[in-house]
Amino acid sequence: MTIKTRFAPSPTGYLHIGGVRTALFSWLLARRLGGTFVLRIEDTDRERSTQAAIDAILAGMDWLGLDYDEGPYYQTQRFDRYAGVIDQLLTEGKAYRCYCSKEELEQMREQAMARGEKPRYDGRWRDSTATPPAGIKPVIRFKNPLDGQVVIEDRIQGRVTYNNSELDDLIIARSDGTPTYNLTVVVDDIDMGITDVIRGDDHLNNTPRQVNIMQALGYTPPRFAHVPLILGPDGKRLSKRHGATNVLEYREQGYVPDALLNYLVRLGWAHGDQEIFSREEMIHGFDIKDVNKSAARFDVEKLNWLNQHYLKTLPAESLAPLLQEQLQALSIDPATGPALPRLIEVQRDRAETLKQMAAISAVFYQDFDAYEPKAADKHLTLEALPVLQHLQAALAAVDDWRAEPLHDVIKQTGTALDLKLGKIAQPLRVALCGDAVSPSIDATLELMGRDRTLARITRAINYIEQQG
RNA sequence: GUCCCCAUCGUCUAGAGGCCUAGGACAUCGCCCUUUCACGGCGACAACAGGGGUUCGAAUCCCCUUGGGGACGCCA
Repeated sequence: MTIKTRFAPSPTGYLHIGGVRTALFSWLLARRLGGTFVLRIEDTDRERSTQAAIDAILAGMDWLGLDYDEGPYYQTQRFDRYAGVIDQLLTEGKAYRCYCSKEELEQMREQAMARGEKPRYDGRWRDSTATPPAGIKPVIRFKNPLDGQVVIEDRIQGRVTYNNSELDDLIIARSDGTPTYNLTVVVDDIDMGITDVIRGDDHLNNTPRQVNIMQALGYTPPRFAHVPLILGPDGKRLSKRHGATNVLEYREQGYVPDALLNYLVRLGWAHGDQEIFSREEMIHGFDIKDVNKSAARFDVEKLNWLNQHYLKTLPAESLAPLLQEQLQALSIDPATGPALPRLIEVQRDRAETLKQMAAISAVFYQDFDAYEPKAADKHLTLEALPVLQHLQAALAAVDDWRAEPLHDVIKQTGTALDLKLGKIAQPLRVALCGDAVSPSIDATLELMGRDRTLARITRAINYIEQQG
């Protein structure tokens, strides 16, 4: 039997890091075994589902390259099917109508808590022959087995046992007739032939209920694998503050998909000492049963390290369009400065994200406002004046504006003025960039271009003369 | 509160009874390289939550405690 996995997000919020990881694991498993990966949008909660969230999920999957073989399916388009199943359950006496009001249920929960019990529905309408109260639209509940137990052989969590006595009769249809999650997943996983359900740990408690429904419907449950949740750096549940934000936010922050995926695959999973995984390596090395049982914390530092690794190793040409977006976000027109691939070659060692890379590259495209005070005080001094004047003339004479010949000019200037390289490079650097930090001086010159270089040296000379 | 799950350096993890004086990576801190900042190289710091068992032998198996997470919805 070929494997079939699915990712089934609910569009009530954005696709976040945790969702991406379960999607990744499902995708990996399907890809490794030559199976099928399905995307299903669980939008039965019409109140909270939004088109914006659906779009963000689709865009996120696309950005990360998590391609699906089937779908996206939408549960709202399958309401007839669910209604049929609910009818069937009703006629077979496996479900029943419950006329409790929300207040009544609330009271029930409070009382159970007060008794030190788990808040549960007490089944008062389960076998009731009482006349239904008029004017109340009932919900439909599933008749959960009263005794016995459900044993789940989870591929990650191992064997987990639940007593049916712990479970209550869950609602499978709301009073407006729409189906609820625990019913729709079951029907869909059956209809779509899902062999392996991979999802967040938070669903483990739903699993025995779903298994019972499946069995009531006459089907054998799929295999389950419940992936531990990702926690924030503080060990608390991932919140917006940490990383429960739209994954597309990572794109805006200058992360590349390879880095994010690589980071996520190593959260809760390892393959010996290997840290770097290409997609192919992930696909071949990954196995769901090797995933750890414990929750992992989200650590941006390691993500940053991986991101820089990919910035350093991915072809500059493929990074160029991404850097272009980042420059444009800074209102910079990439046409007004150095070619992107070359810029990337010199900057890739100095930035952890493309956003940072764009920020430190702005000087090559537009003028800086003012000199960084400390740098100017230290390097733009009377002592530096002759150096800049000499460079001004020497650089103006350079025909071949590339790092190598430019490097020679710097060296020759040092020899001519009998100064150490630092005395040449630092004033020049501040003159060009407004700051004492930049790539190596020859690369800086190259990227700056002749016109901009000469103009900025003039600006620095004027500055020194005014100060003096 | 009840049920379920989890527990190795600060963080991600290797470890499936002797290979462990517990390995790797990120972070941190040194040193080297160096025209700045980085990158890189070398090195250091740093963990089996606690207590009982089982065993010749336990990070590895069992129990308890503690700590953490999850679930308990006409959300998914």
